[in-house]
Amino acid sequence: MVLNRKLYPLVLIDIALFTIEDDALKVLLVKRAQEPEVGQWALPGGILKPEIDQSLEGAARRVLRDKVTVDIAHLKEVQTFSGPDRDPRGWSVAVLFYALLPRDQIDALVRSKVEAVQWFDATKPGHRLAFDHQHQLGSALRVLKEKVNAHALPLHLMPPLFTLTALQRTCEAILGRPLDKGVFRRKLSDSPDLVETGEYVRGPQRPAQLFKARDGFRF
Amino acid sequence: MVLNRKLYPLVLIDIALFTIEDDALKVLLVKRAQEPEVGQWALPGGILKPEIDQSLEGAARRVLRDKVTVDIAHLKEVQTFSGPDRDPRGWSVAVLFYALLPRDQIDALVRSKVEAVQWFDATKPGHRLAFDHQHQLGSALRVLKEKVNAHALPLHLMPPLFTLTALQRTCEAILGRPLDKGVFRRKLSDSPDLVETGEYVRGPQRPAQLFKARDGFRF
DNA sequence: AGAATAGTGTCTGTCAGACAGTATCGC
DNA sequence: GCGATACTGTCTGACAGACACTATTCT
Repeated sequence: MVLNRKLYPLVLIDIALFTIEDDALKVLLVKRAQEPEVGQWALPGGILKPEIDQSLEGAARRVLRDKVTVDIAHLKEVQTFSGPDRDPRGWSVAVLFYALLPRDQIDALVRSKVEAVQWFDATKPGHRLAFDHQHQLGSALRVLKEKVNAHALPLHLMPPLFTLTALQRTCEAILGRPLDKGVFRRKLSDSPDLVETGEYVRGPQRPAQLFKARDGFRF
Repeated sequence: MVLNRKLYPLVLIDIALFTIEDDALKVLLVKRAQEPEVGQWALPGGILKPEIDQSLEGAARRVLRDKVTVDIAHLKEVQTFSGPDRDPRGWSVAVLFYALLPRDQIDALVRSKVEAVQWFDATKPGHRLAFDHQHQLGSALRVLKEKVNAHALPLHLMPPLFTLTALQRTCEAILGRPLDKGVFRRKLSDSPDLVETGEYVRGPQRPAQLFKARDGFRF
C-alpha cells in the first residue's frame, strides 16, 4: 500500500555518475523499467530505505551497487529538489549526488544490464529526461565545473596511471573549453595531489611521464 | 501517533539565520520547548508539512515566519544531514538553509518571543547545541565565508543605506580577519551591485557617502 | 591646529594567458 | 632529417596585499 503523500513525502536519491570516454564527459542514464515515466531515460536513483541505509549518501551508494553494479567510494551531495509536482507519485524530496568513475571500470559496468544502462554525452544527452532530471544534471555539471575551475583535479576520472596530457584532456572535457598547456602544467607542478612515477609511456613520439594520484586523494 | 521511523524518515528543515550586531556576526538560536532536547539551544527548524509547503525552501520560510516572525526572501540551501541516530525520534533527514537578515529588523524580531529566541556569536555560541546543530552551524558558516571570499557582497546584512566602511566591517566579521581598505574599495569600485546615492552621513569627521544595493540584488 | 575618518595613489609580488622555443622518441 | 608529441621558458597584463598619502569634517 502507498502511504498518503500529503503527510509523508517520498525521500529519493538520484546520482549523476560521470566518466570520460573518447575525451568526452559522459553521464550514466538508465531506462526506467517501472511507472512512472516508464521507458524514459533518467539518472539512476531510488527510494531511501531507512531500515538498511545509514545515511542519504549510504543510500546513494547502495543504489549504485544494485542498479549498476559499481561500488563508488566518493559521492558528493549537490542539492535537493522538492515539491508536490516533480514526481507524479506525490510530494517528494530528491537529494542529488554526483560521483566520478575512472574509465577503467566502464566495461565491467556496461556489461551488467546492457539494455537498460547507457552512457550519454553529459552536456547534451540528446533525450528528454524523466522528472526534473534534466535540471538535476545541469546542477551537477555546474558544481563539477566549479570545482575544476577552482583547480581541483578530477583524478577519480583517470586510470591509476596517466599522463599530464590525458589529465588536461579530461579537464577540457569537463570545462568545455581548451586549456593552455603551459599554464596547466605550471599549476600541476606544485600540486601535492600528483605523484611522479618515473615510468614513461612509449609511442611514436617523445615518451610522456606517467603520474598517479596521491595516496588518499579525494576530489 | 508516531509512524514507524524504520520505514518513513522524518524530514526536517533547519535554518542558520545570520545578522550583524556590534560589528560581529550573530546567529539566531531558539531554546527548545519540547522533547527531544528540551531546554537546549538549537537552530530554528521544523518538520516538513507536505500539505501546506510547496518546497523545502518554502517550508523553511514558513518555519521562520511561525517561530520567529520574520519573512525572509532569500534562503540558500547548504546541505543535508541524515542518519538513524542524529535525532532520537528516529531516522531523519535534515535539510539546512542559511539566510541573512539586516540589523534593522532585529528589534522587531527579538520582541516576538523574548525568552525563547536569542542572538549568539556565530563563531562561538558558548553553548552546546542540540542534535548535530553545532556541526550544521559550522557548515553554514563555511559556505557563507566561501561566498564572501569569492567577492560576493553580503548586502542582505546591511541596512538600506550604508557606508563602505560599514560594509567592510561586516565582511571582516564574516571572514574573521581584517581587510585592507584600499583593496576592499578597489574591488567595490567596479561592482554592479553597489549604487551611489550622493547622500552623505555627517559626523565629527569627514562625511562618508551612503550606498545602497542594486535593485534586485541577490546574494 | 589637531583628531578622526573618508577616500586615493603607488609599489610590488604573484599568477594566468599567450606563445615561442627546446627535447626526445619512431621512422 | 622529419613528424609528432612532451616539456620548458618568457613576456605581459590583471590583480591582491601593503602602505603611504591626500581630503574633509568637527572641535
